Amino acid sequence: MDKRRSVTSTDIAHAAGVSRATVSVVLNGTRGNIRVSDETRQRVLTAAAALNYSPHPAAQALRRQRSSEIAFVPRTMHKTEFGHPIAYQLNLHASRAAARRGYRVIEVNPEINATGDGDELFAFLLSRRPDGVMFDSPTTADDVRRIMESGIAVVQLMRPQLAVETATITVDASRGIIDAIDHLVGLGHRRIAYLGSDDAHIANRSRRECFLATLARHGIPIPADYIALGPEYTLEQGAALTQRVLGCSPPPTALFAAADNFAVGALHALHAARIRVPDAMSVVSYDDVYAAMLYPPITSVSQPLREIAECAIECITGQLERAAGAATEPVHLVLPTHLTVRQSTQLPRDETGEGAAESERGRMMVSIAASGGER
Amino acid sequence: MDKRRSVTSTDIAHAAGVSRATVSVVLNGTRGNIRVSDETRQRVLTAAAALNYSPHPAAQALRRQRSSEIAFVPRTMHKTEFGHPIAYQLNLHASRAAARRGYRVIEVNPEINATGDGDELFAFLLSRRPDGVMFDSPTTADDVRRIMESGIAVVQLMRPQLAVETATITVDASRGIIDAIDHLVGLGHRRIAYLGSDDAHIANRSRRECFLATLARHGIPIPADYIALGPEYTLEQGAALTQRVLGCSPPPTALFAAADNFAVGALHALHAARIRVPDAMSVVSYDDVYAAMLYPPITSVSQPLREIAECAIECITGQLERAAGAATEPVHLVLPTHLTVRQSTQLPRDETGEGAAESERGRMMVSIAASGGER
DNA sequence: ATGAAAGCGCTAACAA
DNA sequence: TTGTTAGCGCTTTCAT
Repeated sequence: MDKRRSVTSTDIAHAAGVSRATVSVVLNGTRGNIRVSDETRQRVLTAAAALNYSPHPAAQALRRQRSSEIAFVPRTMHKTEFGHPIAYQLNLHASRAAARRGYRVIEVNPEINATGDGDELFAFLLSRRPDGVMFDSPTTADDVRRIMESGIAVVQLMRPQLAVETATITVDASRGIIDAIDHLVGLGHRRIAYLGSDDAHIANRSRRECFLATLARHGIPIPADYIALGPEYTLEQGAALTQRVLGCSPPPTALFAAADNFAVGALHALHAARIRVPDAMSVVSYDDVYAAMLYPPITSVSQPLREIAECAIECITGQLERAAGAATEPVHLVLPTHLTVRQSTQLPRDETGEGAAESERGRMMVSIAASGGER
Repeated sequence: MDKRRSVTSTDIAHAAGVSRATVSVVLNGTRGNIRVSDETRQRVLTAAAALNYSPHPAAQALRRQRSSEIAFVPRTMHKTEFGHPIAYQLNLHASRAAARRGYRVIEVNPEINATGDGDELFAFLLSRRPDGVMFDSPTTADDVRRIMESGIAVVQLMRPQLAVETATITVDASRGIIDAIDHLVGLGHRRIAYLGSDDAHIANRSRRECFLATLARHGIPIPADYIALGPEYTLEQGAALTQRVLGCSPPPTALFAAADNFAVGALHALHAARIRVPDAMSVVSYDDVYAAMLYPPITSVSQPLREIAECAIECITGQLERAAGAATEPVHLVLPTHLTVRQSTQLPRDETGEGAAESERGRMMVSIAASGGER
């Protein structure tokens, strides 16, 4: 191990026969960057390249009074031990977009860095001195608010805490869900159950409402017990809800799982009940993260995670650039979803009394009015 | 946004009525830390707590000439878009262990930070000035060597590049595999196929050799075409290899997948072929990352990822602490695996001519000698 | 077009 | 036991 001193801007200055100030100007392209003769610039650049120079990030951060780091706070995961695909994707694309603008993304995982509660996440976040923070579906408004009040640029992704006035980037589930239902109905399905979350967040409600409204548009009433809601998007929950709707009479011919975790659970329950997908049951999911990996590969509503991440970085860096300027109205961006058809959807096997069967049953219906929240 | 100046050690010094040096000594507990009167210490501590002080990481790093950051370089993933469970787990536990010792783990993902090739990963790594680097199964010896030669503490995990003399933390697959085979054989299986990697890395070879040696110990010969090897641990590969062994006559009654990705693929192929697990085919996997999530939950060999990560951090920080000391022999730690039995294994359905059937067939056998690499 | 100088927040010698 | 001092490597006025 030879712990050789890393090359500094002084080394470059010597090699190029200029001052450190000039090196800095050349390398950072100070405004107009027509402050240095082409010849000097070249000398500096070649020296830097020759010596493999890279500026010391701590020194830069200290002097500039900004870290050039953007903290990414992933959603907290429900008992998964293999990370969260959505968090991974967001981080991936955010990191790339950030790098293009000279920033780095550091992941600050509440489950790693704030195993306790209360201030812990906030304190840890502050201690890292990020220039900005991207929250993916924060569980509490408190941390978000305090970060913002500390003068750090903030954006909330996916399921924002709307009580805090930050920039948000969210998704409009409707396009994908409408296409999914149209697809199912087009195939001939009339009995479609919904496996969803009973969490009150608008992101959950809107999925459900879009589901119901679309079926209503097709003139298809949905019995109340076709709407199965549970507290957490876990595999076990998904399996339990599936079993529940399987008990309906008549049972559904298709399942809409409002999250991929639920689709995984649904597949478990369906397997256990020896119900083949898609032959005896069509399955559609929302998320499209595990969907392609399951068997059969699941038709799913995809979210534009890459665009979300890229917009988030643009949003943060934008806030940083016009930092001095007056507090502009925070941006609220909404991105569309789309349907990816795979092999989990097919004509319903049971064609008997398709339309009539439901309407003669006496159970309560969730009508279009109810789905719109009117009654 | 009120960009208030964050509190500095000067603020604490003022508040406690001491010098900044004293604040530093109190907070960093310089050796023996009996350099400061209890009373002063208390004043400093309370002031720091009251003002919510946390030291500026960049200033600390600059002054100390070390970043207190350990870079984690995850394995490169094969076409997965949802991250890698093993990488996630290693990062998780490493981060926690590092935090306990005052270090932070930063993930430096080759697929994010080095989309090009050649020096890119190395340069990026250096530019971050980590005190140490943990490589998980590095694909090339070059980066590892150069990092080590730059005087940065290094440890390689899981599948090290043995051409470079670094500390390594690896796994002994044998305990888990032996138990897996014993379990299968105990259930009555005699025809067990192996789905593995043809990569020459010792980690792959040793799994295969252990598999063969254990069967040999049971006196069970394995036809050569029961050993199906492919280049990459992907779902598709796993499905393809499964189809291949399904074509053997007689077909196997059990499958050993040398990686969870292969098990996922195997399940796809088995589903497609309408072969039920475990009724018509038992499946065991190596990795235990997705295993519990699949259907049915797969009996699997687990690796002690948490211990690996914790040992890795201890190894790195150990190197850092005795940095001045002579280059001690790098440590090579080997941790054991164990079997987790789930629901994918059962008595073989087909009991007919179990023992006799194989031996009367004329095909080439992979004997114990061959498995030892002797013939 | 370039250089000199100051200082970001912190810590480690050395003095006192 | 405590304070003084001198930078770590960099960027940014301000002179020249």
